Amino acid sequence: MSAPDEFPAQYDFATNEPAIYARWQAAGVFTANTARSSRLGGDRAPYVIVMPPPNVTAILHVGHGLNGAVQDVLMRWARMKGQEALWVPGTDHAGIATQNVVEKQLAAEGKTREDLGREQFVERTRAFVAETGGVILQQLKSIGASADWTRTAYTFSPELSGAVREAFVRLFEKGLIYRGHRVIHWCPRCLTSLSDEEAEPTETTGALYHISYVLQDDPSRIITVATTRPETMLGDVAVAVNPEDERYQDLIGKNVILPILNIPIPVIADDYADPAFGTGVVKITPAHDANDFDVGRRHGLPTPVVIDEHGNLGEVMDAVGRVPAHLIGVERFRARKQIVKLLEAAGRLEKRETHLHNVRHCYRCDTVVEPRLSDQWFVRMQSLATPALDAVRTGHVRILPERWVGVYESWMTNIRDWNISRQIWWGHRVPVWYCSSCDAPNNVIASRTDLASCPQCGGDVRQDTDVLDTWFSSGLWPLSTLGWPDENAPDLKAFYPTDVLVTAPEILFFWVARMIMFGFEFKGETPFHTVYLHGTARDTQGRKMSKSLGNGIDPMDVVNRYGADALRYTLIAGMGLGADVFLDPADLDKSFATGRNFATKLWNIGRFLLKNVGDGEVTSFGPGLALNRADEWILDKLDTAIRESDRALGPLRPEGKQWRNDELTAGLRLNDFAETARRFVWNELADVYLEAIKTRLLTPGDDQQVARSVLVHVFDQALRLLHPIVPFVSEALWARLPGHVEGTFLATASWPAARAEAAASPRVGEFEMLMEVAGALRTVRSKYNVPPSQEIAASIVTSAGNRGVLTEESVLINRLTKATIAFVDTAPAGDASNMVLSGGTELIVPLEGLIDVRKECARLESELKNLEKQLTALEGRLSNPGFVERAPAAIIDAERAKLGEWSTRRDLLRARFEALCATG
RNA sequence: GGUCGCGUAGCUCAGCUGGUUAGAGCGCUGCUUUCACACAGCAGAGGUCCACGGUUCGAAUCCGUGCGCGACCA
Repeated sequence: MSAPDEFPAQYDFATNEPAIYARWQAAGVFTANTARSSRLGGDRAPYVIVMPPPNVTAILHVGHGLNGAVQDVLMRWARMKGQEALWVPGTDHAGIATQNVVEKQLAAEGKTREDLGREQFVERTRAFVAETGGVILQQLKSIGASADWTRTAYTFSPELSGAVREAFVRLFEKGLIYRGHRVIHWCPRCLTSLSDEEAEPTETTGALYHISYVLQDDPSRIITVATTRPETMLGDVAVAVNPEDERYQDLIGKNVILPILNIPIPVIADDYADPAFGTGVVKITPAHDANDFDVGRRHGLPTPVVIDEHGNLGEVMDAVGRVPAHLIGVERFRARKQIVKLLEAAGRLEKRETHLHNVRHCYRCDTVVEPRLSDQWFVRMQSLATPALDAVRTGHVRILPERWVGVYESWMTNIRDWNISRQIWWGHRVPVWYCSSCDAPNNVIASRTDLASCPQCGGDVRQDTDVLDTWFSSGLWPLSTLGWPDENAPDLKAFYPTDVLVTAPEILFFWVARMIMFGFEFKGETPFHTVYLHGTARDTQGRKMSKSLGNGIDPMDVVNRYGADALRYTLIAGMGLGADVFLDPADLDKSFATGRNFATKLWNIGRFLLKNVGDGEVTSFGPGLALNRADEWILDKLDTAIRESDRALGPLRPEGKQWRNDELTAGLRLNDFAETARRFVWNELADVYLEAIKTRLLTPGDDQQVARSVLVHVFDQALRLLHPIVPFVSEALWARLPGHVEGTFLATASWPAARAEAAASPRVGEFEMLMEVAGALRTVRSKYNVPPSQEIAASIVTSAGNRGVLTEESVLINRLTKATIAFVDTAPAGDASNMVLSGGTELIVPLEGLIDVRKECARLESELKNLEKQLTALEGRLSNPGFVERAPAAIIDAERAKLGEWSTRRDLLRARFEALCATG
């Protein structure tokens, strides 16, 4: 017997979790071995997940916790399934985000990045990251993440930076990267361009200003133009109408007068103008609107720039005479007000109405983004998108939940070129050098190595000052973390392509789509066969948890209070495929009760069980044990739980390279898995089986040995099933199982297998019958408040077979219900509680003095009524010729069987009701 | 505006290819501090499956419309 302090009543997760984690690490349980991968001649199929790299300066929030928990469940499951499991962890240098953090620090010191200069600023950021970065990886360990930390990667490491250069140069050489003069999203605070995805639309109530323009030839003719950004009118070069629009046919080719500046601009015809929107006339500002830019280019219009990089008005480029002197240098939103005043004064502001529209904000600092004409690097997406789109359409990659497939397809088919240059300092610098001597286009050289002079003429070169979008490097993540571009890298050979990519739907385009595109472009193969998009953590009002709203939950708080297992179980069990998880940040006790209760319960089950099994030798489980009904029953339930778990988790990978249609949505139902495992260990193993075998466990003899053997076996299997969800407490208990071999881990134990499917032993059904009898007896006790100490005597009318079973199990029945049973041929008269069970078994409990006849009659009557209602419906169905002719035979048989069963029960109930309640 | 999703017990949600007396957790009610666990056990209450219409022998499940939410893309 274990000493009491070795098996405390309360599970001490606070000391257990870190200790267990340390043991796993010391044993190298999470370290993958290339030689064992079947792709390199080993005997294990690889199962690989690359972790979405959190920002290097990030600290763990629930979203990360959820993401990590999902991946860890899959990793641990695959590892136990005998796969060579590799979970690659790492962080992202997060260009704009990290630069902003350091800039804030500088601001606190009264400095700007310009004060330091580029080199020093980058150095300082590097030091900052080295010192404080990667905290989140440590936090992931405390939630149990079984990642291979020996392979921890970083997007800005020398190795991964090399991959970035290689990718850039290859795309450049193929002509897929080009320098473009375009209107892009510009953040006037970060002073950088942003991709379409980084400029996030936010619904905002603004104003729609209706401005009247007069015709140059005929001042009496007025047309109205609506805009939400009147300050951009200084850069207007035309107004456009739809060529089909009958209202304005006569104006096309004529000029209107641009108010304030009082210069003539042409009326042009372009499909872009939507006749149904507003007045059907749209102003064209090519330098400050992406659509207008396209219109301008189609019509050969100039592109005056009237807003500078800081968002202030000015005659920035090709705009001489376009900004009134008193507006030069004025900030854009103040300028907007002043322009509106000028319009009012000139009588040109027709009206102003409130308007709900989307305003794009910088995803890093939330400043309103300004569309701005500038030179940027772009990736031509069309040819990259084609194989990535096909891969999803043909089932080489599946996206779960399925509804995201459509979103993915529409994005990929309407894909626009990707602006990859950022005017910041923290990131991979664009590997392009400009030669001061060579002629264009030869003066632009992309290079894998730094250039000191021009390789063509030996002349002076200077490197492009832009850095690459962070997502360019993270798009290479599955490749670069495994050693690409070295095609002979063992990790690349052993582990690429990977298996599942687990992330949030928000970054489907930012990241997932680009990884798929790069996977095909650089390796000719998809980086993973499954994209699993999980939900978002929200508060009770449905708001996304975020730092800025202050409604987040710190997973470390949860770990400290209830343990990592409680956190994981709650998240996994509470999250349907792709569904959001709702938690109350103000009530952690309630939010995490599910997981906390479960972890405690599991511990207690283990404690009771192991204490009772004791230290003596346990007969090893196998054929030949003289199993009794309870044993057969729990083994049957175990098989069911294993099968259901396997079905919920699904196949590890497609059989070939493509998912079959019927497997396209199979598996990854982690909540179903959690529920199945919970039901088995709690409701079936603990509530029923343990209660049923307590006496056997305490009574020395052969049967005790059988019970111990089955119990240990079943609990061992249960711990294996549960391990992916609650790794710590399961590992702690597993180590205490009799016969545990020091140095072996549940984390690498084999996944349970159900016994071959066979006709269930009749003893399983017999056990269920006797549990039904016990349940009925308990119901009677509870209904009539029979004191726990008082024995009751019941009469039963039942088949000979059931009599035999109940006689054999009378000790168990008595232990569970404090009842003794007498068999009778017909129900005795007198005040009694009456129940009819499956198969027409009648249970009569005479309770002279205790039973309230009126109450019993009311109960019988309501049961009878309910049953009659069901029977009417059932009879209706069976007498419907349509049903009998067209429904499948199996369904009809089942309905007929039900009819027989229910009719018997109704007849018996009615008889009892009349005997007891008939008032004469 | 386009595309998509959601509306099932007081709350949060399962219910996959139509056939269940519609489920779980939390909460609630009663009994029990019985020697694993009160973060528990036993027994319960609680649902016109948003509304209307349709397909079908049969609909929470499929289709349409409406109402109410939400997401993504414009």
